[in-house]
Amino acid sequence: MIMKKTKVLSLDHHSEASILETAKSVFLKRGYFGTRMQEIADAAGINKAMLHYYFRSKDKIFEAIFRESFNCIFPKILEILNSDEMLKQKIQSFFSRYIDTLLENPHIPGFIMHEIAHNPERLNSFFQQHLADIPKKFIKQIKDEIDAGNIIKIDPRQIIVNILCLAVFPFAAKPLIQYVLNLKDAEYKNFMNDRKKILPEFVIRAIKT
Amino acid sequence: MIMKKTKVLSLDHHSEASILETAKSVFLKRGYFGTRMQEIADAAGINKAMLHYYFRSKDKIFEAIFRESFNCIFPKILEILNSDEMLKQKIQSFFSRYIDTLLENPHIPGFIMHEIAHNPERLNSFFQQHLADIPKKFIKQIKDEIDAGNIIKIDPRQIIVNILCLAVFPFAAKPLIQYVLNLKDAEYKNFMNDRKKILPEFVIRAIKT
DNA sequence: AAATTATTTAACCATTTAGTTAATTTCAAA
DNA sequence: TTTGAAATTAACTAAATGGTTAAATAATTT
Repeated sequence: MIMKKTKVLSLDHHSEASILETAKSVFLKRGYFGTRMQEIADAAGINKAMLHYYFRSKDKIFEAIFRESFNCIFPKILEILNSDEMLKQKIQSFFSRYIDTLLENPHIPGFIMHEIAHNPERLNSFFQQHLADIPKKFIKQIKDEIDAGNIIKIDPRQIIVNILCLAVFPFAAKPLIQYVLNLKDAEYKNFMNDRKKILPEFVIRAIKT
Repeated sequence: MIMKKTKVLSLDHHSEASILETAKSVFLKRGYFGTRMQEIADAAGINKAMLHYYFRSKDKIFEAIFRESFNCIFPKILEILNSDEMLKQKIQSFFSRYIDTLLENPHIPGFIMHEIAHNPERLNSFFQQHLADIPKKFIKQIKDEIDAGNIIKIDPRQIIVNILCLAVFPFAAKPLIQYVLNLKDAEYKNFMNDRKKILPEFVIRAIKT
């Protein structure tokens, strides 16, 4: 039974996209197993059957949302690390742009990390060859700077991991950091914004000769 | 109906502790909602009813395991950061001891972060007053070093967060890091062990004047 | 050994959950 | 205005899940 979707705006203007947006907020907050189809339906203000009518199954919705979240995060890393900027400028760009992205999608890091920990095989279907070697160019760049004597001798992979740590972790651990440092939402946001300036300086000081 | 537990070793020598240990491995891998009581029972080689006989409910088991995991991680941070060592020595101790702890319990960071993101109120019942001000002493120490001109002017909280980022994140993101850097388990472990030496140098270079 | 208490099991229960169905309503085109 | 497809709903199903029970077995005490 094939259904043509001639995209007629429904009575309550619930587009496929807006339902998916709602589903995303639920999945990101609760994780796959913590999410109930009924909760998505309620949040979207539609009947549960409509969810299946549009998206077939929970897995299908999840898959779409995971893909979207993943693609919101990783291509950007690739793009920045593969740019032709100088190392110092690149590090600055990375933190600035990446923290901005995460401030707008604070749940994504925790979501992706948890779901990948739970189902690592998923990585295979998401990373294509062109993504699998993300760090190659950046690694070469670091190596060149080491050879030129501009930065200290250090495994380039360790630098990459450190940069990712510093950018991503505070989002994944947001509730903990807010609690321990006693930060309200606005203060937390300020704290993260400060990091856009602090982190490049921190990393560059740590590695320059 | 009160039951005295006169601790008789059961036929198949399934002690309460060993069952809890099994439950822990399942909860840590799957998270609260991903865990099935039947799976714990199977893994422990006991009847599902026995789980309830010993521990009453899924929540009770989870609570015990979360508490244990939490206490495996946080008091150690407190202990090291509240020691009387000099700043440099303290940073070295922290990374070395903490990474060792996490190498033995690699699932805990992701587990705790996910469960806290899902239920932040839990923090209130776990952090007591004496834990809530963990960073106070360390913050003072950093301030003093800044005033003495030994380290650069920087919000001490940012340093604390950076140190935590660098130590904890690679465990929470283990599958991702292994995939992107193409590391087998043994190589990943070596990579983490290297960090015990690299990270203190990295942080100290970043902040010293 | 008899009686009592603790442990273990299989079968069961109530609820929740993802997913289905069949009937109804809405909408647009003819 | 009729018609046919798309959108929507309520009621349903089958499976899974946390939890219970009552009976059986093992261990301990008397």
